[in-house]
Amino acid sequence: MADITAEYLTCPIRNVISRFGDKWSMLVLYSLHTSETGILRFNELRRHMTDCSQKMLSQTLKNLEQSHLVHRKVYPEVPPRVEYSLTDTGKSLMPTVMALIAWGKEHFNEVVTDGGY
Amino acid sequence: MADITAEYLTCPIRNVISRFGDKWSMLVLYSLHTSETGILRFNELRRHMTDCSQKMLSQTLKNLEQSHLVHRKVYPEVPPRVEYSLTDTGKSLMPTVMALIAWGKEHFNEVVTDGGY
DNA sequence: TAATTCGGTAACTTTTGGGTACTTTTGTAA
DNA sequence: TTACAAAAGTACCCAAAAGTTACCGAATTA
Repeated sequence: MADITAEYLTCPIRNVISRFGDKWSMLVLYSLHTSETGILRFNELRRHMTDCSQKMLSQTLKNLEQSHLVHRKVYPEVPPRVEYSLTDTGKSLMPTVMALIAWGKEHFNEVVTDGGY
Repeated sequence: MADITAEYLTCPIRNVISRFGDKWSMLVLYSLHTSETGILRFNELRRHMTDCSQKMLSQTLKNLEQSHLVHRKVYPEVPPRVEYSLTDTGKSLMPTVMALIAWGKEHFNEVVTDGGY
């Protein structure tokens, strides 16, 4: 996730990939996008993605925050409360992400058939 | 890339991600899509993606072939000749991929600023 | 008196990614 | 005749990333 090659600094594809092309980022974006209020707390996200460990979720959120796609709001309470939501940049990405998901649904069979697993 | 969880078998996001959410797949798809004939040989692809090693390119192409996004045509010659092109499924994905790239170009600055690297 | 909640982190193991060198067969150049 | 180049990869090894498990600290809940 840390590429310093000249290619990476100027290529939009490489840039996009390095920001949310990992295993969990899109699921976070999707969860926030489709939630009622657009806001989810850490453990709410966990319940949306039960196969993602705490560590990976926290790492993913940190990346998304650094990429300015997700906003992190901390309430200094006990027990702690942290609310995650999409930034405007994050929101601007969602139509494309939803298109990608729609493609995935439509072409699920063509792509799954005998390939992996 | 080999996920057997129930989530992965039914979730289109996870499915999409596992097919071409890696570092090089989208660059291959893009290269094929934007090439004049829609056909590229192995070493032509290499020259399009100079920061991708032979091994990773060959691995990426194998994945894309198994996912039925890329077609591989071998000519039994010496030296060997192998031509890669998009399948119909692969072609159907390109509008979305190009939209993603367009987003990347437009929001490059917002996303790069101080985040990664 | 536990147990649970919440949002993580530290330490550790496993899996994946990535680089370098090498292969094979033929044609070409020295 | 020897040597090299081309093509499309593979084998081997190490580094990096992903993933697992245990744990934290204060406050409510049972």
